[in-house]
Amino acid sequence: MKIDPKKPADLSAQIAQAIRDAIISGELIVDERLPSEAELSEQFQVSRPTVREALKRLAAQSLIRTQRGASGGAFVNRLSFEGAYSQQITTSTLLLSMNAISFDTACEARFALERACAALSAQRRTADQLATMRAEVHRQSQPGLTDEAFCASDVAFHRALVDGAGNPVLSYQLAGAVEAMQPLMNMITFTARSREAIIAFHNQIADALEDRDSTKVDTTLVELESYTRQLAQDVAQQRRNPA
Amino acid sequence: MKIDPKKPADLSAQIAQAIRDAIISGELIVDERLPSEAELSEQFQVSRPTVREALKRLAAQSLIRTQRGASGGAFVNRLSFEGAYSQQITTSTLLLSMNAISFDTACEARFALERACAALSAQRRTADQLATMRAEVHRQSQPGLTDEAFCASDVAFHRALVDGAGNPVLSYQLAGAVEAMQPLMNMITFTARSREAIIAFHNQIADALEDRDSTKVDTTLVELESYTRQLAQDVAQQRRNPA
DNA sequence: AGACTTTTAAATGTCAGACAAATAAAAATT
DNA sequence: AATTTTTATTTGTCTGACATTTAAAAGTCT
Repeated sequence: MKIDPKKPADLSAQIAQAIRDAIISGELIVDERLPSEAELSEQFQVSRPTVREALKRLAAQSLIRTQRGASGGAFVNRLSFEGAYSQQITTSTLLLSMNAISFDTACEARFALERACAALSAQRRTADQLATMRAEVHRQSQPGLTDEAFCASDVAFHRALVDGAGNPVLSYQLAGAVEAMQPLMNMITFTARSREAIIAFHNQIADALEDRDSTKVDTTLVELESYTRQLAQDVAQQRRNPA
Repeated sequence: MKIDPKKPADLSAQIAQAIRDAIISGELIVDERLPSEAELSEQFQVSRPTVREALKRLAAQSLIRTQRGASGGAFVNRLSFEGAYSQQITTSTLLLSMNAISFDTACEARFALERACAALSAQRRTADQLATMRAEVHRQSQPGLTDEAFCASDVAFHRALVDGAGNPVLSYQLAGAVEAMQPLMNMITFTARSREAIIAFHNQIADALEDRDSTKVDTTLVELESYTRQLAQDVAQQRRNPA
């Protein structure tokens, strides 16, 4: 773990990279305690604030966590799927909000990924996951639900569908796509009729999953996708021409 | 943009979140210059090192970039797909290396995503993308290629396939899955016969894409997946019992 | 002796002030 | 008018200090 003393700028970035490399290479293992800030500053021959900036960079990537007090310090994080989820979601949200990805593009990607999961989910979904989906559909049909709550339940439904594939990598990948779309989805005002239609699709999907009928799940998802895109288009049209 | 002065700990994290929210909400737009560190420290009523730690957190997520000198400062970054790629790859690599994801799980996820793209790619692939794929196949068939170079070409081939879908969100999602697997793939020693088999699959895929035959692409990808998993299993077996 | 309380030391979190280095704009010079 | 020099601004880094948290060690009481 060395840094180049010739480049006086970006010392904290160099130190962060050195520690990052040590973690990736396995030199520092999970839950291992890093040297204290004072020791690190001596080791790298820099001041403590510089070391701290480097550690903050790593903490932002949730590569390390810090703990105060005696026997505290910086510890190598086990990068959990949960931790990776939130990063993935933040990045995806930013990409969608800053790079002006069209709703259609995001929607297409989301359903393409979801259909990929659905085939596996039809084979492997547990009774528990199916029950979760049924429960979410039931919640969606309750009157007096706000649009936000409806959207949140929608996300939970699709998440259960994806989790049914039993592949954490897929779940992780899709979490970004699905949740990043939620702010955009929240802009849609769900009429009673559109809610009814979506619930019908959800019921069809749940039924097909219960029968382990992957073809039926796939076709229903295709229909749901085109319906969702139609809803978004209507919203866009109303914006342009609010009659 | 406010922070809660009641919680004295994690001030830098709070400030980072406040600025992050301002960026996500659009309050700070791309390429806009943030107030100087001195101004921020006054605005948030904290010291400059604390502000700096917050800014380093954001820089680690490439949400901002900093520039020294007069009229320098911190600027809101346009989060490009390129920037997001590398983050996605780093995270995926860490997940695979630290969380002991099995090769099978990663492989399944990768091909599930890739098949999702392939359907779109069959419709939309450009002549250019097809040519790239053909060129990579040609490279793969050249003798004297190292295993690493063969793997790299394999990645390039599949990347062209995914890019053919014309959906940057999908390309971004898959970049992580495909590239994070490369270290694992590099552990496989490709015999002349296995290379031949893989090249045959690639040729079939390219042919099917040329004919815009999505069904054929799909079935070939399924075959390639099972072949890849078989190769990995053989490697694992040889490890256990190096006869 | 054992359980509880107090002290202490170590570590991070924060602050203040200072200087170095880079950089662009303004001023001076040719 | 073009070039060079100066200057002001801003980030990068350093030094030293104090506050806060926390676990372990020391002490105290039953």
